[in-house]
Amino acid sequence: MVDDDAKAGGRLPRSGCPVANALDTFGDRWTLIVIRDLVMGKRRYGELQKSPENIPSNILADRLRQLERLEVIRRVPYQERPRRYEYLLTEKGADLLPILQAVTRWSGRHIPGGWQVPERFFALTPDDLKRE
Amino acid sequence: MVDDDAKAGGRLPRSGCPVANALDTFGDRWTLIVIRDLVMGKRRYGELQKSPENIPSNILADRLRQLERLEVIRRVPYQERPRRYEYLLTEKGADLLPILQAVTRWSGRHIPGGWQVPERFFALTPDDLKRE
DNA sequence: TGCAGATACTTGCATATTGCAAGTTTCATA
DNA sequence: TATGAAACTTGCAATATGCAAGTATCTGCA
Repeated sequence: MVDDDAKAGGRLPRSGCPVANALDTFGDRWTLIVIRDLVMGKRRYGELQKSPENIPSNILADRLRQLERLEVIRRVPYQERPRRYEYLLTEKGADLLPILQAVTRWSGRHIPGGWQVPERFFALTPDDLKRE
Repeated sequence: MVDDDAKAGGRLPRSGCPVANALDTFGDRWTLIVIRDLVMGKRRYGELQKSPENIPSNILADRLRQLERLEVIRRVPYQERPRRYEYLLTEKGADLLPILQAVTRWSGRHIPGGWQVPERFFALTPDDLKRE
């Protein structure tokens, strides 16, 4: 099993450095991929699982747990019988948008062969994600 | 031994997504810590090892290798007899600054207890790091 | 009644990565 | 010849990742 108290959170802070603290939240191979998908409007487990990167199911479940614990996302029911949940960004989560934008810009400039990202992505603000 | 072709690079791209591509470069617990220190002016192995986060020596060596391979840093000799090297950011590396700034801002806003970062850090530009 | 299909996860296990502590190499200097 | 500095390397235990398959809870339809 993936340790409940692991990688993307949970460890005692390594230092007071803001960069180090942030890495304890999303410093791994998958967390920002999940955030990216939530930013792009996905909400359900099944949708998140369908990314082109093919995140393993157990890792996805683990990361959603961490992110909920760290209050980056909220897990809210969208139906009863059977009870099912969807995942929404909190304000803390929506505020990760500028990081995704900076990462995307860097990648666009320095890593060839990446997808072309529409200019309106860079025009988005965290507030745009906080509706509903 | 830490696999030469691992985590911070080397894997076949998971997708064409710029975010995913970037994570294949620095999506782990340590790489951005090393970049942070280089941005802050450190250059030598010994200096990089002295961070408050206490990066394990083998991980540091591995990350420096990856970053050099990915052309984020350059390894240049600073003395002969015995030959010793220091590490400098390339343009690709210096351009990571906006990401560090965004990360630092997010952390400052959402993770309590982090160090106070001087305002002039946010005023830095990649060009400031490209001297020499 | 009962069986297929959705959806959201969980489990087991092999492989890969991390982290710790100690060791190696190459000189310079005393 | 001995000590020290700097930059790594090595061995190995502890963790995390990735894959494939399994479970749980219903709905809808025969």
